[in-house]
Amino acid sequence: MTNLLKIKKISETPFRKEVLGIFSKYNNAIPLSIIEKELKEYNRITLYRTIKIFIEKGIIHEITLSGNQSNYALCKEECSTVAHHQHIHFKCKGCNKIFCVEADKFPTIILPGYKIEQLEIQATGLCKSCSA
Amino acid sequence: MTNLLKIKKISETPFRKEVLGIFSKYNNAIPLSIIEKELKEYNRITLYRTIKIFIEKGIIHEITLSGNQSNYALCKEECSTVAHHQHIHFKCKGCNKIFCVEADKFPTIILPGYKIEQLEIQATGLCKSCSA
DNA sequence: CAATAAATGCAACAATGTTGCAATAATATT
DNA sequence: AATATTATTGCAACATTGTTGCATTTATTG
Repeated sequence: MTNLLKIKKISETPFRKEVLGIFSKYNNAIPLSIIEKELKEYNRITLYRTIKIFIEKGIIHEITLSGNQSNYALCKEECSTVAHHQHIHFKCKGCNKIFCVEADKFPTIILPGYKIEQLEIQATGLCKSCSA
Repeated sequence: MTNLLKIKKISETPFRKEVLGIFSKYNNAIPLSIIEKELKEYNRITLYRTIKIFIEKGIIHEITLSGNQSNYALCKEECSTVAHHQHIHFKCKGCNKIFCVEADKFPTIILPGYKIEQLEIQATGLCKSCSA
């Protein structure tokens, strides 16, 4: 976390550090609107560009669920190297938060005739806190 | 198909019939831009409202994949009744089309602590024509 | 600490989506 | 079949979201 920017070889600016700090404060994926609320003052354009470069560098990933604005979450280390996003995007109907959850066994799907290279699974239901 | 609008209890207007005709012409999901190209002349606002009501009535469903504009596809009959979208959204890297594909066995996923109510699976790879 | 390279912020614009309201068209009623 | 009722359409105007060029400022390199 500390030197993620350095590791990814992009300049360490105060703004980027602040945005990164917001991401690491949450354990769920967050939309732009939350980042904007957390930032005391900010420039819209710089934020767009920051999000864009974070995605390009594999620092965060975008999660788009039907009917929701895009959400963003920090990538796990494996993200950049091997299989990207071998986790499930879970949207809780209780708290409306979106989580990245590791599945003990990620399913394999066979579609006759189709050659599947990558799977992305999105689930809705109740998260740990909300189902307790 | 013929009287889908009547079945769903919304007015049968020429515009809606035309849009519905476009959907049934394609066997893959299509974005707004394609619908716009197919319509000789149209009103932007009416199109938005048409898409909206089609979704509400379960005539079409929206497919949002990361990095893509929204795509829309006709719902199967089961859609409106039992489980919604028990199929896979497949994006072909060859032709860039998005297909709704029925899987012979739809996977079950278990996330300890989480209560999963619905699954949405998105795959990327090569479709039948492009892998042949 | 200077030279270089990159990021920021402004202005201006482009694309996308929404709302109220009057005109028009579709459906229901007699 | 003609009218009453209800729903849809299209316009104007606006709101939101995202993009680009360019000068200024800031971070990194040596």
